[in-house]
Amino acid sequence: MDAFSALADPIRRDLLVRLAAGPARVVDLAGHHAVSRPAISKHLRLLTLAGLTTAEDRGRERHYRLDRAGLTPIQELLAALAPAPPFTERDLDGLELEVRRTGRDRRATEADAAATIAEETA
Amino acid sequence: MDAFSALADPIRRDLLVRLAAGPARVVDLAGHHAVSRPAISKHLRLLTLAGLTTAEDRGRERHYRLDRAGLTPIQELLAALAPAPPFTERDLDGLELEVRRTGRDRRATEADAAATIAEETA
DNA sequence: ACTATTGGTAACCGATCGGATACCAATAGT
DNA sequence: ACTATTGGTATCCGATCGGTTACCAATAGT
Repeated sequence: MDAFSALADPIRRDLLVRLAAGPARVVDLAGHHAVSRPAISKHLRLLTLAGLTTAEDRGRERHYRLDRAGLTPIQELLAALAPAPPFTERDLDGLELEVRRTGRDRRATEADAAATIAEETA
Repeated sequence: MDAFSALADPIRRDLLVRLAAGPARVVDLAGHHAVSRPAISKHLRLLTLAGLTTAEDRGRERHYRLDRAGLTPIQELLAALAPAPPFTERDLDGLELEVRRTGRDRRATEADAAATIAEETA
C-alpha cells in the first residue's frame, strides 16, 4: 500500500491528523469513530505499511506515531504539479521572525528590499 | 470522487504530471499507457469530477487541462500534518535570487544572518 | 488465580474500482 | 458522400476495499 492510497480514506486521514498532535493508543483513536475497533486496527496497519506511521509496543498497549517521512512522495507530487514561486508571503513572515530573533542593531535604506524585510519594527 | 481518491491511482497521477506540462488530448495521453483508451477516458472524467482537471471541447477533440486549484485539499492536509519550519533552504535560495535582482550596493557584517543571506557573491 | 483491558487476526460480505470490449456520436479530411 | 479520427457511454468481469462478527493472545489489575 502506497502513501497515496493510504490518504484516500477519510478515516485514515483523520487518524493521521490526530496522530499529528502526538502518539496515541488504538482504543483512544477508535473512540472517535463510529466504526469498530478491528476496522481501526486495519487502518493503522495499513498506514504503517504505507510508511506514514510507526508502532511501538508498550506492554499490552501499542502506541502509534505519525511518521512524517512517509509524506515525501505526496510532497514531491505536489511540487511537480504546483511549482512554487521563488518565495511566498509565508516565507517573508518566517524570515522576519527569524531576523528579529537573530538580528542586531543595523541600519537599512528603504531602497533595499531585503533590508526592508529584515528591518526590526521595534 | 474527492481529490485524495483521485491521486490514489498511479495512472491518474501520471496523467496529472503530463498535464502539468500543458493541455493535451485524450489520444495523446492514452498513447503513453498500456491500458485502453476508454480506461483513460474514465480516469480523465474522474479527475475532472475531483476538480483536478478541466475539459474544453475543440471540434471533435477534447483538451484536458490541469486545474491546480483542486490540489488545495491535499496541500491543506500536508500543512496540518507537516507544519513547515519558519523558512527552509529553498526559501533562502529564492530570497537570495530576489535580493540579487533588486539589491543595490550595500555592505553586510558576517554577524548579521539576513545580510549574509542577501550578500551578493559578485 | 481470576478478570478486565488492549489489540491483532480470520473469515466473510457487499460495494466499489479498474479494466476490457462493444457500440455510438460527432467532427475532419478526401 | 464516404471514410478516418476522436472520444464518450454501456455492460460486463475479477480484484480489491472497508466493514462486520467471532476469536485468540498477552498484559495489567485485584
